[in-house]
Amino acid sequence: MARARRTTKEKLLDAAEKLFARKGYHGTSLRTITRAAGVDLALVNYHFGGKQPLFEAVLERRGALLNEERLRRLAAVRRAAAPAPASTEAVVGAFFDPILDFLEHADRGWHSYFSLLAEVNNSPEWGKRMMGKTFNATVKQFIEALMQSLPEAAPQDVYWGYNFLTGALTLSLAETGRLDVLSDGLCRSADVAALRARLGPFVAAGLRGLAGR
Amino acid sequence: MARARRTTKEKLLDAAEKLFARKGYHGTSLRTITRAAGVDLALVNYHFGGKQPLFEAVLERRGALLNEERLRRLAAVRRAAAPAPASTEAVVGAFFDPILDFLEHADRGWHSYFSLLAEVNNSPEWGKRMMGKTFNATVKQFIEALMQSLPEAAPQDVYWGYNFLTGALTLSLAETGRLDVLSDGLCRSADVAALRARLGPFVAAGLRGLAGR
DNA sequence: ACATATCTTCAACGAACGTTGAAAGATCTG
DNA sequence: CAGATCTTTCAACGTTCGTTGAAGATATGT
Repeated sequence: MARARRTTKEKLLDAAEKLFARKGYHGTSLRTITRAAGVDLALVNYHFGGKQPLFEAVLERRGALLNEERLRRLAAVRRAAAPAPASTEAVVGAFFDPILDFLEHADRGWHSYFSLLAEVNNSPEWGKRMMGKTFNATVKQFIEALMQSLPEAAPQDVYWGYNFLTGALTLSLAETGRLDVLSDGLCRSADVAALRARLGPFVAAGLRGLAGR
Repeated sequence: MARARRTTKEKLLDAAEKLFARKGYHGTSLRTITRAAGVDLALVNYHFGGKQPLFEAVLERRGALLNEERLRRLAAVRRAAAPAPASTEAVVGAFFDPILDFLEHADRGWHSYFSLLAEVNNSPEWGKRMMGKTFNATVKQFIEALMQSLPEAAPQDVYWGYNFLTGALTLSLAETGRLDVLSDGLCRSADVAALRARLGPFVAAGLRGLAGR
């Protein structure tokens, strides 16, 4: 309870985030959201102007924080390696670590947010427009850093590599519980430490394999 | 026009497949589907018993074909390598190639199907139950083959590796068009040959990197 | 050709949807 | 404290939703 009291806007964003993550945009009604938030139905339209603007506000809220943190870390690893380009491992670390840190140390809302992001990223309806609006500028800088770290790789290989990288990431964030079932409980989707130990090595090795293909 | 005439069931499955892929389960109404299929609204309940059974039938139809083809190829690469275990590259090839071949040589319906699969796989609502029902038995055989191809890897590494692998695959199948935007048209999401040339090397290298971590 | 089973049409049901406007309340400003 | 502005409540709007049952058409088997 750090904050004095949540505003109506925040209550709506929190409830919407959780429910959109669970059932998607069309599977969640404004009445379900406002009931969970404990506010009146009409307040969605007053504060956000409609259902879709609320959805976009949910994506934008933590997206901005994530972009900030990612760029901060990218600058740090570049500074540490200068004048040489940052290594592939360091760049993918700067891309993944903010997410993993938020999941491990910050409020539960990030879990819902990333789960929602996973679904949005894989959806033809939202994937291009919504992900692009929030993340393209940042992502392009990471792709550029990846190219510099892999000078022998063709640009197409890096673009495709980024596609694989973000696919591997988002499925891991989706919290489908599938991994738990497949491994008969040996692995747990929610085990952030286990994910952290493996995602970076997998992706870095994959990118190098692609570059030296 | 190979078939004499599509039955009502097939018309419904085809239309539902395309529309579910575009807007998801909740974003698609039965009226939209039946209008696209050119059949009466009530026929969904007559032939399938409701909206959800129709959705499951869509996933099941091509899923069964995909499982068959995957297992056929897995058996082939195992036979070719016997008595040694099949290589990691050969196993991931047996997993990916049926999809890539269907996309390149078979009817357009596979595009919609895989796009839908990408969304389902990343959704908390469907990811565990629906994917598991159709694919778990087959997937477990591939994971076992991967373990045999990487005897130095811990089982947890292979489970997580499979998770990354299928994440990279499904995002590539989602047809969000995001890759096209990010690369300013240099790469095209729909370019199956470009995907085929890169997905296998990326994933095999990633798995090896994970095993030797 | 007739009886039977299968398939299709049509009209309608109650429920839930996103959105709206007017009135009531709360908070801020001078 | 009074007036203006921001916020919340309430009731209702027109639409669309999934599902249903009875009637009609078509196909099947003898």
